[in-house]
This record gives sequence, structure tokens and C-alpha cells, in this order.
Amino acid sequence: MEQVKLSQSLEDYLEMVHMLRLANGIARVRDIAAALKVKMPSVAKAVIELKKLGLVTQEPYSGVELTSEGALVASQILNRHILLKGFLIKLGVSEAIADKDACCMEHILSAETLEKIEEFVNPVEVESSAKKSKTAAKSTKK
Amino acid sequence: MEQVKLSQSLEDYLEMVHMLRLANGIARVRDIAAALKVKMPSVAKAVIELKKLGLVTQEPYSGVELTSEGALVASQILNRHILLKGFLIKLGVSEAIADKDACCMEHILSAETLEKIEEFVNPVEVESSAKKSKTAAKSTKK
DNA sequence: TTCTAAATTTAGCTATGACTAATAAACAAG
DNA sequence: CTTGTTTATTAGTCATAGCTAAATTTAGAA
Repeated sequence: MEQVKLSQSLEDYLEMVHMLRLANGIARVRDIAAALKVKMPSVAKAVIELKKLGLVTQEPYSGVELTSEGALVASQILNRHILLKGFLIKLGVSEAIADKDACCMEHILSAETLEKIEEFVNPVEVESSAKKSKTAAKSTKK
Repeated sequence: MEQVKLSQSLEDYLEMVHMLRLANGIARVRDIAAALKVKMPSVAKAVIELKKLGLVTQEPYSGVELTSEGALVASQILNRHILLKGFLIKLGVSEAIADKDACCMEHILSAETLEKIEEFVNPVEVESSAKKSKTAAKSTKK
């Protein structure tokens, strides 16, 4: 468990591979480029880096796959994204802007801040009056 | 009002010039470097860029001064920093981490998100029952 | 006043991450 | 099966932003 430290840019590429695979079953260079609004050669270079780090695999001229470690890291990033987007929406930010800003924030916030945001979005149920517990089930993890 | 678009890095340098001038009356290259944890040549280069943009002035081998536009931009950045730090502290984040994370967030968040955070930190008083208005005075601006 | 130490600047190197242009492979159609 | 389009890669450029090493200037101490 050596915990690779990715640049913001590489985190974005890895996350997008994950999202496209969830959405389409395959992550093509062309689609990654379109989604991130960069050109294909930028994607190709990023994929080379992610391969060096052991996070993705790719046979030449075909889609990008995640290694098991890559899938783990990618889903951590995606979870942060989802958490932050929901948080911003809860503050009243519009969905499009929430998505965009979550995308920036997901790479930079410290664990402590993420934890506090998690607590804000999913408040722990107070034991004294735990009646209408709609979201209480998932807060028993940590 | 051409609204210069600064990189995150240049925003950090400009903000630090402002903070050091507030704290010490003078912003020396040495102190900017120490505060931002970079080396002095990095500061020298940034100052050259900020001079090109008309945000700072500096006579050779002495402290960095802000132009009036530089002072304006710097205080906008500093205000965002203060807002975000207060926001994170309100969420329960420790001061040191709040300061660090505010420093990243201040460069990337959209106007809309900053607005909603502002509303969260400084809620508008509801007219119907405006009794104990501790923070109501300052919310009449917008 | 002269000399030394600290501060600043310059020169030049490196890494990251974008781009364009050109090349190569895959695939679909005729 | 060959040809043309789409997709991917490679090669090479540029900008940003950091660094070290070396030169320069300022300023304080002997």
C-alpha cells in the first residue's frame, strides 16, 4: 500500500476513465479528450504516465482499462466528487456549477476537511430521538 | 476594467505581498519566499510577471509595492481567503487546516459558489422575526 | 573606509501539461 | 481487397513554475 500521489491532472484523467467505463463500458481516448476538453495527444501522454504508475492498462490503439489499484484510486476520487457536488448543491449552488467546482475541489482538500463536509452532508443521528432515520443506515461505517 | 486573469500561483504571490505589507509594512523577496515555501528566484520571476501585468512595482533590490489595481485584486483574493477559512472553521475544521485548504480553494471556486458560501456564513435575517440580530448589520450590502 | 555577509537578480536546467502537425493502425464500405 | 475515414500515437513546440549556481548590489561591521 504505497499510496501513489497523483497530480491533479492525472487524477482527472483517471477519474474520467472510470466514469466513461461506468457509462459506456469502455474508455476511449477520443471520449476522454472530449469530456475533459483537451486534445487526444494530451490524453495519450497522460495514459502513458498512468500506465507507468500501474493504474491503467491499454493494448495499443484500443480502450483504456483500470488495474485493480487504479479502480480503487479512481473510485476514491469519484466518491470525493460525489460528496462535494452534493455538498455544494445543499448550499444552493446550481448543479452545473456544483459539478464544475466539485471537480476542482476534489483534488485539493485535506482529509480533515472532507471528513467535516461528510459530517455536514450526512449528519450523525442523535441517539436520543432517532425516529425518522432516512439516511442513518449508511453512517454506521466510520 | 479589463479584469486580469491570474494563475493560481501569481494569485498566491500577489496575496502574500499584500499580507506581508499589512503585517510588516514591507514585502521583501526573502519573506515572500519563506512564507510561500519557495526559493527566492521563484519569487523574483513571479514579481517580474506581476510587474508586467501592472499589479506591483519594485525598485531594484528593494521591497515589492502594490499598484492601486494590484491592491484591489489582492484584497479580493484575501477576502475570499478569509471567507473560506471562516466557512471551514464553521464546519468544524481546525484552524491550521482551514487556512491551508482556504488557500487552495480561494483560486478555483466560481462566483456562484462563493456567493452561496457567503450566504451560509452570513445568513440573511428573516424579516418576520428579526429579534436577536448579531450579524444582520453587514448583510444589507447585497 | 573597506570588507564581508545578506539580499536580490540573472542564467540556465527540469518537470508538467497543454498544443499542432504528421504518422500509423483499425475499421467500414464499396 | 483496397480505399477512405476515424482513432490513436509520435514527434516536437510552448508556457508555467519550480529549482541550483553564480553574479550583483546593498548595507552593516571592523
